[in-house]
Amino acid sequence: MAERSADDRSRQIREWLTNWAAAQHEQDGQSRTPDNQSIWEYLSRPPRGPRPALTHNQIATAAVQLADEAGLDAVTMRALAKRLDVATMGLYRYVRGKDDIYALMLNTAVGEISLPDKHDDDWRAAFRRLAGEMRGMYLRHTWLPQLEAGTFGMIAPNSLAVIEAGLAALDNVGRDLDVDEMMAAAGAIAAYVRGSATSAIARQEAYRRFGWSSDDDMRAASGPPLLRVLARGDYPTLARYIVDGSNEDDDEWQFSFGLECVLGGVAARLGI
Amino acid sequence: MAERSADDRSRQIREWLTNWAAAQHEQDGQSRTPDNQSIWEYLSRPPRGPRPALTHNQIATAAVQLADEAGLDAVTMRALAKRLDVATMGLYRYVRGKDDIYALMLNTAVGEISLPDKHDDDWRAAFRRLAGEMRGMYLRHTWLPQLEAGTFGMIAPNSLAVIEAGLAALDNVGRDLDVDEMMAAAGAIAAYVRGSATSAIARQEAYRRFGWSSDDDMRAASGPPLLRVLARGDYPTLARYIVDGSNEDDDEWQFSFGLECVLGGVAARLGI
DNA sequence: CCTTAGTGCGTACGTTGTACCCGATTCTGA
DNA sequence: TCAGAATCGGGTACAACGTACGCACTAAGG
Repeated sequence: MAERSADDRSRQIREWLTNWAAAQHEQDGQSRTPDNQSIWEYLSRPPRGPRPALTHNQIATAAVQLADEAGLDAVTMRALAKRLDVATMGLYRYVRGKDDIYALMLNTAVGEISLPDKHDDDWRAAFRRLAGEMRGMYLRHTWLPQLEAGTFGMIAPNSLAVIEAGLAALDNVGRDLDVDEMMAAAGAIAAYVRGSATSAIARQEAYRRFGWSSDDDMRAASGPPLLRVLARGDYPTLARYIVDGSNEDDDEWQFSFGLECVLGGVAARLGI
Repeated sequence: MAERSADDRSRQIREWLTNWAAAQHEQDGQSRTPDNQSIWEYLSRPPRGPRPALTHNQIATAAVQLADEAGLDAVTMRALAKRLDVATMGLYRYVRGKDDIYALMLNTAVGEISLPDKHDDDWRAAFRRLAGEMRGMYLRHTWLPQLEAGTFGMIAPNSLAVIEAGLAALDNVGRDLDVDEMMAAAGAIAAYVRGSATSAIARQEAYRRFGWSSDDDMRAASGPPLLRVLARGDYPTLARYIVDGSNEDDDEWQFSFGLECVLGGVAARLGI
């Protein structure tokens, strides 16, 4: 893969930087290319024609509210337009399609993550706070995993600040770390948080869908079919957990347990 | 949450077991209730009327193939029926709706995970193998995260064997562990694997969508807009990674790095 | 034999995303 | 000041989706 040396890449990036600066200057006051790759280039428009009735922020907020209330499937162009009091097709003045709506929603959700102004003294404390913020975001917006998976992990502008916060926490440990190891470690923590939150959401949504309010309700409803399988004796350890487990419905405890495992493993691996 | 004692729960589970056994006996040869909760109760049918033209296995395999070739959105009832050479509505003789198709697909994918017959001597080796199998499943079927998120983590029968394999590996460490900690540890590892695989898929799909074949292509395409942000100096650590990083496109390395972190952290936390 | 549960198939409906056209509005260049 | 261009909000129309429903037929049980 990486056939070019780090020097080559560094040189090319400097080249891009100057190219970009030149392009930026030349594009000043000109019309934009009609086929921008992302919606973020559209956010500011030339002040020609009537004043737009909406802002992208209003659209994003309304879409997030819709999804929070009734799930991601409830976010249709028609429902969104109705909530914003515009015609359905009027939305297409602001976005090029539904994917742009998804992008706006993701950016808004990620933007809710509050990042500390200054670095923590302890990198673990920084990650605990960051992980808690991310987990809170997922639990507030249970449609997020579905959206991220459906859009194949698009990166919103606000995501950059979160990534930077993770890397910066690892950059603050006193000794110099390899950048690749830093990114891999931060990525591993993020992967755990996302996977764990997704599991918690899945359980929570399953409970809501079936009208269960506690773990015992779940057992009462899915018990017999599940036990039919367990009774065959093929899954002895799982059966023991279901019978003897006592923290099965404590998502918070499971999350913290796993997070401490990951943090401890990172510490040992990086020698920090 | 857990207001009932472990004894209460254990007693209730024994009660369910006997109830289920009684119900099973009585249901023998009778018609099933029309509103079964899951499709798995439908898999075997009474041999009345003409022989069905399809099996659930054929439906599941065809749906998986469709998704592998053209993405989850390509799995429509019409396309699936055409591939199976039946009328569109004919599928509804086998499933109650599209959710059942998704359930069959998930079960088929999870069924591809090969579990070792005997326990490994080293629990870490067992998890490495299991994690590799799961990762392979995700990379073969890049639509899986989308499906799991969309169905809010439904559990397929084949999933039970995978969960059991994880728990069994931790049950084989010589000393007796708390079942809750075992489940939390296995869940943390699984969460990491899923999150990591989802990230890898996202990157891979983004590359495919934009026609990039290497990391340098990505840089060339998204470089300028990205650098416009990085040039503002708000994300110094991220900028350093992009300039100096050399393992950015090595998903396999990142995955192994994170997995070893998690395994090491679990080992330290559980004292094994 | 007839009854009946199960079969494959086709039509039709409501909902979705969105392409396209319209007249009205407002800033800009002459 | 005043055309012209660019952009606005609104509405109609269409293809594709999931699926409710009804039809004629087949094969096993009494």
